[in-house]
Amino acid sequence: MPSVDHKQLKATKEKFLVEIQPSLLKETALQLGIIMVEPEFALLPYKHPQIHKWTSFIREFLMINRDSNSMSNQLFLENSLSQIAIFMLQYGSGSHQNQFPKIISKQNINRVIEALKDSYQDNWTLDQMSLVAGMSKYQFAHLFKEEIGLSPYSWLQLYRLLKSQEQLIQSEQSILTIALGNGFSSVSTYNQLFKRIYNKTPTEFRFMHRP
DNA sequence: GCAGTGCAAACAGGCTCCAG
DNA sequence: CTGGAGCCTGTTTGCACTGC
Repeated sequence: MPSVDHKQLKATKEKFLVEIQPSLLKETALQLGIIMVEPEFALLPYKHPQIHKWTSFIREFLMINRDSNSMSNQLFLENSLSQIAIFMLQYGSGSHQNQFPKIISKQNINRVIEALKDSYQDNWTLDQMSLVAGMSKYQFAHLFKEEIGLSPYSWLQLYRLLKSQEQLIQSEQSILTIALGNGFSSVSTYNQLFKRIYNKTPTEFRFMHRP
């Protein structure tokens, strides 16, 4: 059951909700040797094809077997949750990584993503991105959102944030230096985005994730 | 009928300034 | 360093249009 009551979290005929206990995620992360502290995921909606496929499979399995004995379904679900935890740690963007998870997408979208990764510190606009993709900015914005589940600008901001995390944890540079060095035009913008995505300030994040 | 394209309104979020 | 307020710009997205 969802821990918060929200319209978008309600299960319907078209969608269902999977809630993973943080302890399971932490345990999985430890077993994978990813990190020593509890992983924090970016608080924004995006989709990854592998996670999507797997959750669809679980849903299908449960639909087909809804009349069979509940123990087999329960066992299936318990095992599936561990696998989803692995997927989340591997493909979900958050405090445990500094790269946006790899997504196999259409060639022109991949081209833009690679260009953004190469120069994420630059001041990109939608027009420039669409130029790289070789299509109109409206067409590009629609396609990008459809493929990645995030709008182009949101993707870029999230990528900048992921890159900045490493410096927060491993260096003594000031928040201002890190913000400007990662393509944010002001420390205020950086702080606001950080708070929105992780629900904490960069300083708090730095403190919590220091080894 | 459908896919591709572009417009325009709504909205998110970036910027500046300032105070604590 | 952080966060709030107010303003403004650029992004997002629903929808209409066009051509096949």
